[in-house]
Amino acid sequence: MDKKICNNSQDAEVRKGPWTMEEDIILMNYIANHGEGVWNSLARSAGLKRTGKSCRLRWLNYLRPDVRRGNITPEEQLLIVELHAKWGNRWSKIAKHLPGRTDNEIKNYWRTRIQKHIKQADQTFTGQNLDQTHHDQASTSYFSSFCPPDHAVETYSPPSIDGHMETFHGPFPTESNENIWSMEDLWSIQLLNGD
DNA sequence: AACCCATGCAACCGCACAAAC
DNA sequence: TGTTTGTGCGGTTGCATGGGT
Repeated sequence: MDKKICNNSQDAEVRKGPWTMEEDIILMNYIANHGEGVWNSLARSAGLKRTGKSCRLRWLNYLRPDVRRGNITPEEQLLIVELHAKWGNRWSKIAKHLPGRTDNEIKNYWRTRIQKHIKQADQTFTGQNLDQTHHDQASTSYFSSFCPPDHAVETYSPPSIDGHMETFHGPFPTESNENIWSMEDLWSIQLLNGD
């Protein structure tokens, strides 16, 4: 995906792809000094060759100091399942109820972990494929049947579906908090540079 | 050791909506 | 009132990585 630099003259200076440490620091410094918002002009003023949308996304999903990354707790997982059953794919709405979690993280978590197992469970229980609507409905019944809201989290023992239920095996998946450099490092640098 | 495959996640894209002009 | 611009959201893509063979 090396589309960092576009070729046409108008977008020649627009960077795409993964953010570098330098870009992160520039963005953090700028927001620390000027605040967030008005992302297009922010990107220009900060000297970042990124779109406003890209800056906003990077800030909200990664650089914000209050963002929590990795290690979705069992409590959070149950909440996600409950709220998804209630609201569907309203990720930003769901994220508002999980402090420090972003809609993108929750969406990824749902799609890569939970939805996969729902699909497997559906096929195991029904022996046929279901469309997305049915998956969403199935998610409610599937989880509610094994995981009633008042069920104590520490006793939660979901079913093992053909040996692939690692998502629900305690302890829950431990994800790395690393991402090339730690946020603590970034903020330390930012604080040192900030003026 | 090398290759292949599945998985997780960061980031982009397209669309919708609201505010400003 | 129509157009432009900025923002937010959900869906999708593609790379990096780890595990299996």
